[in-house]
Amino acid sequence: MAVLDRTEPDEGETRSTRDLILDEAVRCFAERGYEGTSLNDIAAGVGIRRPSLLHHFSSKETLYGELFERILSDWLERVNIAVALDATGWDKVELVLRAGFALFEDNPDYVRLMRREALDGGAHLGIDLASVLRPLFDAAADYLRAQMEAGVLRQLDPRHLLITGYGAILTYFSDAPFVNGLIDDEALTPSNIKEHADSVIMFFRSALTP
Amino acid sequence: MAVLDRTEPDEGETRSTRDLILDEAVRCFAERGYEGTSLNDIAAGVGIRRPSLLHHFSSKETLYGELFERILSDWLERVNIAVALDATGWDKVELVLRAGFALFEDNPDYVRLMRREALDGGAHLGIDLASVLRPLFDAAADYLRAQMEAGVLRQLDPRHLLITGYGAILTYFSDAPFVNGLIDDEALTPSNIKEHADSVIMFFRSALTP
DNA sequence: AACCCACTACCTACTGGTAGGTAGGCACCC
DNA sequence: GGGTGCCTACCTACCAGTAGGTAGTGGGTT
Repeated sequence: MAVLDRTEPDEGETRSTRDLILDEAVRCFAERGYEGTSLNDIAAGVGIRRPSLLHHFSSKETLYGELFERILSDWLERVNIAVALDATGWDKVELVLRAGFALFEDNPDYVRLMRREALDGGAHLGIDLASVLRPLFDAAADYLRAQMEAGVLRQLDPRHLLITGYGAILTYFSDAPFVNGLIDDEALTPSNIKEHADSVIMFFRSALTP
Repeated sequence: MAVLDRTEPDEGETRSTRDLILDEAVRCFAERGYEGTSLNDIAAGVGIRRPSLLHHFSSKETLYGELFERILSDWLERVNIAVALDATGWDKVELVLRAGFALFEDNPDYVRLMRREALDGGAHLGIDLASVLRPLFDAAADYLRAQMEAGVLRQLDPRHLLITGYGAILTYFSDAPFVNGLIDDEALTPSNIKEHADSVIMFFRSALTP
């Protein structure tokens, strides 16, 4: 909400056209990618014409950038909350994993968007995605390393482990259409998500607890 | 080579223009996606004009479809070789994992292409990607389940486990540009790939062996 | 001759973006 | 109260550029 207190006062009335545009843009970009989405698509989804959309965002790139900033701060905020929770050893790992699953479950579009950006190497983005996530990544690696050295977790390379975990969790959401075909069921129903989350967490626990 | 013996005799002389187009198309589609790649880009990469390209492939969609078929048969062929190898229990799992890493290392473009297709849910493809991979997926799940019931591997849901593995391995290659930024190094050098493969395999072994 | 292959020239559809205009709301001031 | 002026939010019409695709030409080989 108060994330984009940057340009306008942004009085918290009902959902503004600007926000509606951002919402629709997230859907479209997640569904068809940056190149696959035209400003006409987004405008039509909101119920306005393209020039009206460009009245709110000066260019396609601007819109995309702002949308991405909004997503990233949501993201970081929620992860930081999970990280700050008071727990140690495996419990903390599980908490963060579950927070990740909850975050992705609430915003599956975010995941696909993120994945597309990772695939493209941030071509459409001014900012470098990895550099934003880097502090989080390093902190997590440090935590794991410390716990491993203390004998609480099994000794594995923490950095590679994190990348593996990142891939394992994200993929289920980003490739949901594909997973649907593999399991002959809707991947993103709450019960299936829970089942997969439990499975992944069990898997990580088996691997990580000595 | 003899994979696309479908339309033309495809005499096995030097690399034909047709093959050069397919090669370049793989690079482009992997790099910038279907929508992000123009036929002009591909033609320019080969050193011809767009209409000349369209002389070999009647449409962009045809080109993409044929390219994908070629990749898929390569893929399936190599996986089947690995699957047919004589091994049991964890050894077989490790063999298949290593075969997967080798396959992806040889063709990083394939991975990104596959990932994009999974993201888009096969929108640009006539065929359904999941249905092609489904038999493989089911066979692998059956194998794992049998080994688990025999007590050779630890009891985990084989289907979720496979999806996790699929995500864990693919991601390192598909999101390589992003991974570069996280580890401050080139993700796809042979030594880094080997390091990651060893890490993933160690991780899986920790989780799967009782 | 016939065929193959690549070319130039062209088409239509659509892209992101701009120009210019209009309807309505709100503050100010005589 | 009723103008006046300025604002936001939207519109239609248009721009140049580029997309995928087609038609027709012409040089090499065989």
